[in-house]
Amino acid sequence: MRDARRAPRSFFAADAATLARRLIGQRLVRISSTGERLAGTIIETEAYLGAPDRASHAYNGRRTPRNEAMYAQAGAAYVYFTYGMHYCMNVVCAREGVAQAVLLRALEPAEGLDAMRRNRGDASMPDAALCSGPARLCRALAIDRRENALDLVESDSLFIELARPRAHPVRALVVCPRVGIASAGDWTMKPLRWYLRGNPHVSVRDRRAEGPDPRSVKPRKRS
DNA sequence: ATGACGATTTACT
DNA sequence: GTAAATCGTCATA
Repeated sequence: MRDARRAPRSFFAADAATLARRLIGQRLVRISSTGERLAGTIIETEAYLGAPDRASHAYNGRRTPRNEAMYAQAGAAYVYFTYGMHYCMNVVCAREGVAQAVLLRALEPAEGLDAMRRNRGDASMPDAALCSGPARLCRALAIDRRENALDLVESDSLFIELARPRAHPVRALVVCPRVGIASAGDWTMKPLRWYLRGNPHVSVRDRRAEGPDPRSVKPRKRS
């Protein structure tokens, strides 16, 4: 076998909400042109549900050259260009022809941090700024339109490695509304974002979903 | 052919 | 907190 830890097709063949949760704690691995490993633990994801989802690029069945990769088989990458300067990466899921995908919003850097700093253009950038945002992580791992439609199950340069089970406690998972989709109507507030509570690499914290800060809760007398 | 708009980031007040 | 950067994409004409 090529690599026992690599996520197989079956890992990706799920609905977007399931895969978004399943990806938390797994490792995104990028092999650079010089063969170096750049990798980080996925700590923040968002699910996009395709045709019914007003915030999805495939809303209402929209199918164009840009979002074509969303309709590919599970395990494909969907990388899109936005705001005239940024790339964002999704992991395509569900089955071929069904446009569901999971946006990777933040990683905790684990391997090749110096190469990431180089890619980000700042040799002294703190770890916590390296991959905390969908466009930041793409820049850090040198992911752009060339990786669009790449098959993460077969690629030798970009793939997911599975961590051991129970790498993090279930209570560490925060579920909250997605960010940057203010005009998506009913879909704006749906709980389709997941991240690891307390992880300093999260791009945007949701205080409301996290609940009261334990440090600010006054001790209560036992009865 | 044209115009409005980003699944964001950064710098600045 | 607010605003600028910057251009591919898509809907409309």
